[in-house]
Amino acid sequence: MSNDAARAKFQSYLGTKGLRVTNQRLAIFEAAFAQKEHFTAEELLEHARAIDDSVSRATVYRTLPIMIESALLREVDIGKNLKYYLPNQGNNTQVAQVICMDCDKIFEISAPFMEWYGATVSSKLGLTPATQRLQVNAHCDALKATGTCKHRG
Amino acid sequence: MSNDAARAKFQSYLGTKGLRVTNQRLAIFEAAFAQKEHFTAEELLEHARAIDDSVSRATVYRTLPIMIESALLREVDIGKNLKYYLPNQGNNTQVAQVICMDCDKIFEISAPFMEWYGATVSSKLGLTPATQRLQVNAHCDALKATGTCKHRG
DNA sequence: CTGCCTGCAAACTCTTTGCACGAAT
DNA sequence: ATTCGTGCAAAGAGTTTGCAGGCAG
Repeated sequence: MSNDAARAKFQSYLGTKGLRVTNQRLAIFEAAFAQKEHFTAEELLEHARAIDDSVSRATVYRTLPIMIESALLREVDIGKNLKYYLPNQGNNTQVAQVICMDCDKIFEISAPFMEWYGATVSSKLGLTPATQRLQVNAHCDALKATGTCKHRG
Repeated sequence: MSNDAARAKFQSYLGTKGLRVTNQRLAIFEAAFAQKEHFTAEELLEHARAIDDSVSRATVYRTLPIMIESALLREVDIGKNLKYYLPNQGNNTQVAQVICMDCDKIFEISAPFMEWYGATVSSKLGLTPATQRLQVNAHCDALKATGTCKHRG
């Protein structure tokens, strides 16, 4: 999905929900979709303020759930008391994260079998799966060998 | 592992690390191993205080990492800004969680394939897996049908 | 105009930490 | 006696919220 298409979807979503298209919300959208890596709420605030310096932290936190509900953004919780976000480029919701614990880089890996697994296990418990998360925390081989984590940067 | 064996392991671990066996640490241990379900730090404090009312919140938070390092306790992060803990009855570290979003009950499911998956994916990235998490968030079928979530309690 | 949206700052939740006292070895 | 452990309360991090004023529709 191009950024233009994503922006159109965002505005359309706001309209559908009776929410207003404000400069702050647009700035937050633009800042989010300019990112190529995972980002935090604080980083998003910083980038959004570069576009519109009237954006406040509160509005970032109030806008993030809207963008997640509309499937424009994906929330990635890697168990660090700090949430990461990522523009949802494709429609691949079945994604696992491999996290380099040495440089904190997060790799997104397609893991389609997760859906099957979740459905199988849940049905035995009388449950219907909603969302799934698979996360692998790993150490960098290169760091141990050469002292440099090649994933960094 | 019986509670007696676990207690022995705890005391042994403390000794090995040059840590002291205090009444507070023992009370926290007993409180943890009396639980049959997942519990939070706050719940652990409450139960530990029922055994030894001198136990403080700080000591609970300082003792939890010790019990986790010694593999007596397992930390379960289900992405709620609140960590859950569980006595580690067996040695099965490859466990997935299925969470009923209606009643917040957590089911622990063995998922041995996770280890294979983590190793396969990580090696392609030049990484060595350390820990893995698989989590399925699900809704209760019975709740939708009858208005009662049968997993509760 | 109307009412949703905003920034600000304070509140909130969970967890960690500095300090002086207290207890285990 | 030492040294580690402890409770208390304050600090800390990330996020949420009440309020009075502002702007989209």
